Amino acid sequence: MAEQHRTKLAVQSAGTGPTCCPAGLDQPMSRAAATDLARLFKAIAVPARLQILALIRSSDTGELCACDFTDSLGLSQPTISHHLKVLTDSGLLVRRQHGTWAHFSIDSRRLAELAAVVSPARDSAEVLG
Amino acid sequence: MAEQHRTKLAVQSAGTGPTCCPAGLDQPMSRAAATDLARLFKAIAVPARLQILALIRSSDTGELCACDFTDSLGLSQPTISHHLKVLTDSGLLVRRQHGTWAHFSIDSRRLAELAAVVSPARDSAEVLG
DNA sequence: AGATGATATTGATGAGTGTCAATGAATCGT
DNA sequence: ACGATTCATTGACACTCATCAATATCATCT
Repeated sequence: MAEQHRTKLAVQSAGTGPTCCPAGLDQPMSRAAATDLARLFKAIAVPARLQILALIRSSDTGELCACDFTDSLGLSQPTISHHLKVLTDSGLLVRRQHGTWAHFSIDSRRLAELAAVVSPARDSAEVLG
Repeated sequence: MAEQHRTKLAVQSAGTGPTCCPAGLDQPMSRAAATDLARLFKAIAVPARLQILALIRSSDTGELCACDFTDSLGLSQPTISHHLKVLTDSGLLVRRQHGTWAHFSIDSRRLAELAAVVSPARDSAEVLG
């Protein structure tokens, strides 16, 4: 009769808290925590935004003016402005106003949160292919 | 006349190759490379899919049956099937057929590729806030 | 062969969003 | 004060996609 194995799973017991410090993939994840994390991943899951991060990080000072992206990425100024706002709102970019110019740098801590989530298992048995 | 600073930027000189092994954020990124990377990030930038990964990784054997997710995540069977397909197509999940059942496990190498991209700068000067 | 159960596919729908043109708001230099 | 420049906002449009109901496919058991 088809065995019905059903591995024990507990999603609700996952940290349903206000999603401080994403818990990583090593334990079940509540829908709320997953939604917050997904929002952060969505922020970088866009070609233009990945290019923005790469440009900032590969720059000398780790900080770039908004006008730089408009020229480099071949996108309109409003579009760049939109992407910078999304990245800033998500906490991945830090905005520094200097007169008319706006300079953006990466918040490495926030980026490290993402890295921690997708990094290899911390203590469990290795599940390498 | 408004200074025209324009930091030197070279997007086209970025590895425009077939995107083997994402290069990380430490160098400018071509649109093609960014598109491929974004596709991979999009695969995990969905709450249900993050929950799927977390459930697999937190399981004993590192492998779960498709039926397990249907119950745990409160989503319809076709929806789960769809998410599993997306994750498998992206290379993040490995599918093992066993009779009628399909078991899914995580390809840690593929996941590590993502971690490498968002991990802290490897050699450049620290840009911590 | 027929019934049952697991998974995949199809079609439809609604929400979200990347992009641009046009416009507005704020700042700087003369 | 005026013009020029930088950046943000608005409105519109096309496209993607998460989700479900219905259906199909495939394997297993009697």
